[in-house]
Amino acid sequence: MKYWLVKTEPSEFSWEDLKAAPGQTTSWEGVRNYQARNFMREMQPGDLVLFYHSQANPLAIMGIAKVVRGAYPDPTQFDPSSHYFDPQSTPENPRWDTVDIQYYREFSAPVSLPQLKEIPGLENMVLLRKGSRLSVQPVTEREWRIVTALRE
DNA sequence: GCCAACGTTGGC
DNA sequence: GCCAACGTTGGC
Repeated sequence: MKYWLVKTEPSEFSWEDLKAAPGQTTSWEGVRNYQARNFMREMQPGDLVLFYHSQANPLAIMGIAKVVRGAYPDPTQFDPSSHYFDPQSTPENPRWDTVDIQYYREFSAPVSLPQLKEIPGLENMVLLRKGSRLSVQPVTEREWRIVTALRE
């Protein structure tokens, strides 16, 4: 069992959208970065995921989601009408994967980026590293405990 | 809107 | 295989 963090712009897909989705579950489509894809390939059902809003107010971890289906080919890569279409990808040799995540737990309040920066023990969190843009990233067990202890 | 950091592309 | 140019991300 591993821990992760995913970023999303709430104007694209928000924490509220996840809660309102059928089965409170969504396919995490549209990841087009190899490092992020490789992390998704490591995800297993049951893994837990911090859900972070970027380009937002507040910039914050909104709650916890759970992986309910491990990596499988992202269908949007084959769809010419999709923003995420990749002409170099074929069903025989897909480049991009997605996973399904489900709403798991609400925080009593979002944990904001400025707060996170002040918490001892999170200095090395991928999210907080200068220039870090990775949209799917691992969270250590220690980091997980520190973050969730703030709100549960 | 700005811009630093990062990732990708493509000419050589 | 290098690296300049370009595109994207994301905090501020």
